[in-house]
Amino acid sequence: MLTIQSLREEKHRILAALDKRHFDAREAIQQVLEWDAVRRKTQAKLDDTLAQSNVLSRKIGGLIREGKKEEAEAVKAQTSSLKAQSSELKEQMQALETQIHDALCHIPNAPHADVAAGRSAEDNVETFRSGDASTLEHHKKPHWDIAEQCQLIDFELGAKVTGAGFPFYRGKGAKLQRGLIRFFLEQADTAGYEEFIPPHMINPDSGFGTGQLPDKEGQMYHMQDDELYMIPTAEVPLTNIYRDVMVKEDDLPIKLCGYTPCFRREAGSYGKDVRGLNRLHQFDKVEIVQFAHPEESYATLDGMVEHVKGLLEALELPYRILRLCGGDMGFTSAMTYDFEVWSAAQERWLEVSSVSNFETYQANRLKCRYKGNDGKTHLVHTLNGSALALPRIVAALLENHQDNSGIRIPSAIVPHCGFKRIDFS
RNA sequence: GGAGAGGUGCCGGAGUGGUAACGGAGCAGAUUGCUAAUCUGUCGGCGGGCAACCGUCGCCCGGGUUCGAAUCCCGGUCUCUCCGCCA
Repeated sequence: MLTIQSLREEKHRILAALDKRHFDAREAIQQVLEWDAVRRKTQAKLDDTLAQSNVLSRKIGGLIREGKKEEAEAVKAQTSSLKAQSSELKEQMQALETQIHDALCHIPNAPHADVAAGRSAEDNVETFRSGDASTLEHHKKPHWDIAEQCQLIDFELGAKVTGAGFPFYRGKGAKLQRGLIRFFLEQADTAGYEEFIPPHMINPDSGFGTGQLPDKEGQMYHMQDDELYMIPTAEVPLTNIYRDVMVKEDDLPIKLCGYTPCFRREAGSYGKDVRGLNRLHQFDKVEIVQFAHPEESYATLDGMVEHVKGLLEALELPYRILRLCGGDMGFTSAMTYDFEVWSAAQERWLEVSSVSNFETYQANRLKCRYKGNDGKTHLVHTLNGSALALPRIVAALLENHQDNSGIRIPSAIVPHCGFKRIDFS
């Protein structure tokens, strides 16, 4: 969430930035600032009351030690009004803090100055394109047909055992999956990201830390008996490693990566969006995460974009990069680049990666800070990106790299999956 | 799942109702002068102040009792030991 301090100091910049999302926060921010002013006055009163009562308590302690019981009782009588006053002030403080917190949780992050205003995906800005997406070869089969024909992925078996959106990968389909994960992890390793295997379930504090709670509660699978959520992305456990941590300024940037399955309920999706591998309830992804110095975080974001570009080049897929407009960005992001690969058979772009800088929005929730050279503590900037999400990559590989007799595996992947082709049987 | 013990600062570790001993590490400053020693300081949140600084809260978390809670009470959580179950 946004910091109160930033609302106090640069309200107008933030309001203008939020306008790019078509989010009018004027009323909410004004309200928060008013509550904050009351809160500060209330605290001054409360502190003063507690100070008085501390003085009296010490006096009582001293008198009792000296054996002056009657005098001590007399002082005790003086404390009752202070006690009533302080408990009332405490209640007011708590109520104000809750109100402020709830209000802040409902204000999205302020987009960076370079983010375009816009309402939907149509206003996104294409910043890069590679490969030929214009040559449409209509003989090409969609990936779901190939997956079935070559026995790579069994959607029906998954539906039987679990439900729609939980496919089985089998044979070369499973090996391709494993090979891609390996390739992505090794590329991340080479780029200096430390590998983690995180838990696949998280508690509510972690869900709040990265912003899935309370806004996106309905998108996560929830174990009610144990109050745990299945992770929708490795971003959640990886970023929460540094929840409530004071890092050393010299240790920045901190670079983490990890492979996990991701679980998403995807409530409300339907039709061609969910055909084949386009949208699943469980899918595999390698995630990269960085904790960066505020002055470096946009250079860091560029570096992460370059990293993902390298992966897509190695996969020899046509792709483009979009800088999302205000209206299409996630709630917590200040700037997001989406990567999309071209699906030759479906003749449309498929999102395979989203790389974002959250600036201090997550760090404020996480309380992840460092002590600067100025001796003060500052929030770090957090960033993350998919590098990469598997299903749509597999879809694009099957559709783009097919010839008359089968699928050619890009040479970068061959050593990791162990075969060069998948032949049509 | 059952029983017991425990959680104090960066680390070790005292503290059974009077407002966090002591020892060590790192860092900073001062001082001595040289394989270093000594002294002082050292954390976080919130609020006030130009600032030095002041107030308040923080002894796993959340409540409660009390003039006053690390200490007593209730709930939770995590760790350890034993038993049970188990890949």
